[in-house]
Amino acid sequence: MENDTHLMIGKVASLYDITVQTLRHYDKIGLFRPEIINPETGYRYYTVAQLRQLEYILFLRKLEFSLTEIQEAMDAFRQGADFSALLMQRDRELEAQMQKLQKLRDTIAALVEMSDEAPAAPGDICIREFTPPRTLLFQKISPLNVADPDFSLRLMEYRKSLLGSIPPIQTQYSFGATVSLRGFQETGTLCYTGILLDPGLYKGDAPESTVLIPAGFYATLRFRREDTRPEEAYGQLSRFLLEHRFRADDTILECALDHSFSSISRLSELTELQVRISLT
Amino acid sequence: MENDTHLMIGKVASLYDITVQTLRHYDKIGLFRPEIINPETGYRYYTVAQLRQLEYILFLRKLEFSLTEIQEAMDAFRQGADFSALLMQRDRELEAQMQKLQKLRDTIAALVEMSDEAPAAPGDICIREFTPPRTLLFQKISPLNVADPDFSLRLMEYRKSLLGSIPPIQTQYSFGATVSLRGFQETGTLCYTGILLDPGLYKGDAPESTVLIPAGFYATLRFRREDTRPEEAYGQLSRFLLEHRFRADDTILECALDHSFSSISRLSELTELQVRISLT
DNA sequence: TTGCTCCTCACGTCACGTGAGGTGGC
DNA sequence: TTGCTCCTCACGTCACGTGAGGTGGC
Repeated sequence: MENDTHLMIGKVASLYDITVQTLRHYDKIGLFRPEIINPETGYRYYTVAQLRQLEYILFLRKLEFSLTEIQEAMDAFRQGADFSALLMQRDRELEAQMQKLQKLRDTIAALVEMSDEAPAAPGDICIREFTPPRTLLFQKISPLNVADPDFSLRLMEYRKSLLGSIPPIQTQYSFGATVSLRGFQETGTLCYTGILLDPGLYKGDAPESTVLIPAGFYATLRFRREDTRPEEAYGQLSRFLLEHRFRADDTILECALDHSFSSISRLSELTELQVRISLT
Repeated sequence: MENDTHLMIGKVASLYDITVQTLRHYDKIGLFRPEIINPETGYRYYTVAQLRQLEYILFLRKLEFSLTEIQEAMDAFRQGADFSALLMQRDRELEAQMQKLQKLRDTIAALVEMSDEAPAAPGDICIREFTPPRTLLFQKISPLNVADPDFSLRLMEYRKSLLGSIPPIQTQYSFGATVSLRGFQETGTLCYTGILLDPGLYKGDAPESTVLIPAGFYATLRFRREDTRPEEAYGQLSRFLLEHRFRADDTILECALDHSFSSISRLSELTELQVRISLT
């Protein structure tokens, strides 16, 4: 039965590097049917002439159209729809897809860079210059005491509302908070007054609620939460500033630095406190 | 039961913009289980502390890891595996994916450009200059008479073997053939002596079996297969060359120009014959 | 007869989504 | 009581892939 004009299913499959299952599937859903089916054996016979249709189908598949979309497109084309218009539409979608991938790559690059920097030893206070000014996402919150019973949950909710303003592709971020230095010195209790996304990781365009962290010299202190209670670290930084009579801003930035996976099972982030001081 | 440390499933879902079904699914497959399940009601209670795990899972999902891969990665990380190494590996894969998308876009651009050019009127012979030389995929074949009963099938098979040497992403191509001018003039029959991919569309790096088509002046003739038999077009071109006493190459290139969708139902390609002539 | 291709069910895959039908706390 | 959330099956989705069991031509 197979001859010049009538090709069996295996022949067609090998001509286009697809499987016979694919062709049977296309037949089943009515997307691409053989010209002839032997009613006794059920054998499918395709003609060379109809293969051109198959080529279009396979090409649209490479462009990741669904079979339903392809079906609709083929019908539309037979009605005279413009092939180029469809291609140009898909081109724009492919471009958007590439931008999404690029954003993911940017995020990865920032994370990898961060984990390269992270292992610096905790415990000592350093004076470091930050320049230029940093832009970061920031939101003021009603003071939140770390000793509050619903502290963690409220922090999660604030974070969620802060993240709501940035594109969902920016999943991995480094979360931080701000604390009032005077407030801590006067009460001895640790109260968050704002939340932020670490400038080291946040690469997006500025949406609302960004704030500019001024350039300048900062006293910084790193500690690990499994070794040191935050209150101790804040106390150490506070005493350092008093002893050396530094004039300091009131705002202490608390940034998470550690994104190694160790922090999954234990809450063991490497955290850095930063407060701007005046050296004059 | 829900309090600071124990969050119900809906709360967790809303914090991360996912559905409760997703969390139930992760529980079911053992990827991420609530800390506590009330044995009477079956209610799931999650702790804030364990949400960090979920964040990693959701981040890896954005990077399009499968749930099985994520499960394996989480296990590996608990054994001390390097998070950055995984990210860098994925980064390379994302880069490759972007290149694939770019190739698709290149193909689309070439197709769209082609369809913009295509509508030129068939029927008249033009003298046009082609410069610079064109590189195209070419394969010599044993002479194939268009009148042969298995002509179409053999052409498909030759094409398949020619396409085997280029990357599969290049699905849409413009297929062509070569014919010997003297052969046609002497026998009056149309015999293909080689097959080729149209230089207008083939943008890939040169694999084996490419050939350089010289720059220069070409006599060209367009015709539509539904209006004109190929033999007539070849005859017209042949007579033109004889009448005007052009010295011509022996090789006539036959290129498909039409990639509009009309050619799906009917075999109605716009075809162009090209033969290099000497104007001196 | 052997080996190859062809056929038709029917079920599996992947990461959930979608009802159906029922329960628990404010 | 109403409205909301929670629960467990069970089945659907998408584009095929994978046997199971059987047939047809060289």
